[in-house]
Order: sequence, then structure tokens, then C-alpha cells
Amino acid sequence: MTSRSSFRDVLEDIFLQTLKSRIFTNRDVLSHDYVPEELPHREEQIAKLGSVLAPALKGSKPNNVFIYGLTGTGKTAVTKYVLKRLVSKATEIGVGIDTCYVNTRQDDTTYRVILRLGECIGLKLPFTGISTAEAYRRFIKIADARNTIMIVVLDEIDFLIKKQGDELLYRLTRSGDELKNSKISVIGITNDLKLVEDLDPRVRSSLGEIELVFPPYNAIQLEDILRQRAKLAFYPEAISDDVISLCAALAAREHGDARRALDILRVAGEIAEREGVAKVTTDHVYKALKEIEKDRARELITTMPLHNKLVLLAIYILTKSGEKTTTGEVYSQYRSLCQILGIESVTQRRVSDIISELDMVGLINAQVVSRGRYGKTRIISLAIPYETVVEALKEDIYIAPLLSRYR
DNA sequence: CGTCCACAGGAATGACGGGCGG
DNA sequence: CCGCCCGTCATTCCTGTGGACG
Repeated sequence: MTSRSSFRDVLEDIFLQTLKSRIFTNRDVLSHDYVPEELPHREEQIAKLGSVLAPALKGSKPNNVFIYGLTGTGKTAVTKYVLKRLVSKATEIGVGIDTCYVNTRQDDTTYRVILRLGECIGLKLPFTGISTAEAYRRFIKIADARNTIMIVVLDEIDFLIKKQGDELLYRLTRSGDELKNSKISVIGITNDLKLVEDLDPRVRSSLGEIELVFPPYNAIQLEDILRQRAKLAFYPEAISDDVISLCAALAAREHGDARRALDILRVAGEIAEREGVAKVTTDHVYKALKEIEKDRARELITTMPLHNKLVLLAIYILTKSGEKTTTGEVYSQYRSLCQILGIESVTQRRVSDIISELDMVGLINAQVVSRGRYGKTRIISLAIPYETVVEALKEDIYIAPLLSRYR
């Protein structure tokens, strides 16, 4: 009874804390999917993309576009913004334009992309069960029946291409042959500048009809962006210029990533709110930076399959006293962990892939080196704080008992 | 200067859970 | 309900390779 009432009090406190908080007026403005009305320092890209897509309003197929730029340079925001404006204009003048945004990091198979494309035009496809070719056929059929200009945005397209190749891209860019009434334009967005080299030359030439480059923001531009958003997100008294400058500077250090800058600012505000103070300080910003890293890592780790966790644990055990390790060492450590748990281990080939996966998401650093006579291997070290690994792995009921053995 | 280590990483193939059309 | 094909994860088998050692 006491626990229940105290629990309610805790909740009550949190609610009241948030309600009486004088930090945020509208926190959503700082979230990822918010598309602002103004995009400072992107006027040039907006104009260019707008002029490329505008022919859709007159019923002709816009050129395909390839957009390059590092993360957080406004590629997605600009694209979504221009499409939003285009669609509202089309509605105004009564022209049919379909748009479909697909992020191929989340939907990284040809099949799932087609699923998404279908969704946008009201076509229901099963999650699994039919062949990719059949799904594509159905999509084309419905798309054609709609008699519209369809603009397909494939964001982070490098993920799709790395996994599935450029088959879908090729078909979409050549879809004119299969469509009688509708037309499909493709906007490909990537942060991998080398990507184009891997493409089929035919895809390259048709997708690269128009190329748009998004340069990184510098610290001053980031400040402008943050200030504009902060005006909408915070009470004026809650935020100060030095906090904004610091967020901008920290994000500029990482190639001018606006998304990161906004994240830092938002989390700093959240921390201030939790602490029940009325003003965000630079101290909150530094705390936010740490928290973001930690949350990201925790999220990644807890959602990994068991064997990935075990490989990570093996790496943790081998590197916790500061030294680096190699694939071979990791594998034997991993094997003995499996033995303790009484489960079967996967092969070294698979562990090699798991190590690549861990490296790709940034949990570890793995670098291929040749040690001459002593072979070629990967030198592996943890890229995140040790206690973050421990905390995240502790949540796994199978792994938790192992952890205490290796303190 | 060739050898050969200790793997990297590609290709083919299989097991499995799941939805499909008939 | 069945046979079929899907995506995913994993295995097996394989060829490739940078550079210290002899």
C-alpha cells in the first residue's frame, strides 16, 4: 500500500514538474521529423529542387534527382518541404501528384520499399508471401491506374543499394516503359559520395540527370538554425545565446550536423526540465551530449540478437583493461562464453560479420591490419564507455549472470 | 624476394517462420 | 489444408591479401 501511494506520488511529481516547467513551449519543434517553415542557408537548394520538380504541376515528368550531403545537412528537410509545397500547389490547381517518402535504412530490402510505395497510393501488400516481382507488378498496375505524376523519394538510398543492388532503382527509372498513364520520378538521397561508382552506368545516367549537393553547415549557420527553432521551442527566458552557441559549436565539430545540434539542444532542455530549473545552462548541454551517446548505445545494444551481444561481451572482456584485441581472440572468448551458457556458438565467419555490424553502428572500432608474418586481422576496441556496455547488457536475462563473473 | 599467417569477405546453400493462392 | 516462395540468419567452402619473416 505504501509502495503504491508513493509510486503515485512520484508520477504526480513528474506530471506537475512538467506542467509547471518554464522551459519548453513546444518541444516537438526540435524533433527529427519536424519540417520547419524556414530552412536557413538552404535557399539555393530549395530553389533548385523546386525548379526541377515544378514541371509536375503541368503534368510532365520531372527529371530524376540525386541529392548528396552528409547527415544533418538538411537533405531530408528540404526535400520534404519542397514536396509539401508542391503537393499543396497541385491540390490548389487540381493536378494529381503522388509523393512517397521511403527511408531505406528502415526499409532496406527491395520488397519492403515496394511495400512502402504501395502504401502511399493505397495499395495493400502482404508483409511476406508474394515474390518481389509480383509485388512490383501490382504496384505498377495501381500506380498506372491513378494517372498521376508520382514522385518517389528514396532516402539513405545507400543502404538499399549495398544490400540489394540497384535493380529496383533501374526498374523505377525505366518505369516509363511499363506505364501508360502515370509517370514516376525518383529522388535519391545519400550521404555516401562514393555510392555512384557502384551503380550500373544506366542507372547512374538516368538518376543523375540532376545532382544536388548539400554542403555541411558551419558553426555560424548552425547557430542561425538553432536560434530560429529555439524561438519556437523555448520560453524566451529559458534559453540564452551562449547555450545555443555551444550546441552549434559542438555539432560543428562533427561536420556540421544540424540534426545533432538540435538533439543536443532538446536534450539539454529536457535535463533542465527534469532538474526543475527555469533556465538551460551550458552545463546541461555537456550533460546532454553524454546522455545522447549513452542512449544511442543502450538502444542499439538491447535490441541486438543474443549472439551479437555475446560477441560484444567478449570484446568488452578482452578490452576492459585498455588493450586492443583481434578477431581470433574475440572468437575464442565468445566460444567460451557460449560454453558457459550451454548454447551453440556460430561460426567464425558469422562472428566476422557480427564484428562488422558492431563496427558499422559505431559500438566498436575495427580496423583491418596486416601483421605480416602473423597474418591479417582486425584490431578491435570498444568505441563507447565500458559502463554503458555493462548497463545495457545487464538488461538481458541470459547475459546478466555472465557479467558478474567478469567484473 | 617469395612465403605464408590469420584472417577478410564473396558465393552458394540450407533451415526456418510466415503469408500466399489455390 | 498444401505446396510455394519470401526474407533472414547462419553455415560451408572458398579465394584474396599486406607485409614481417626467413
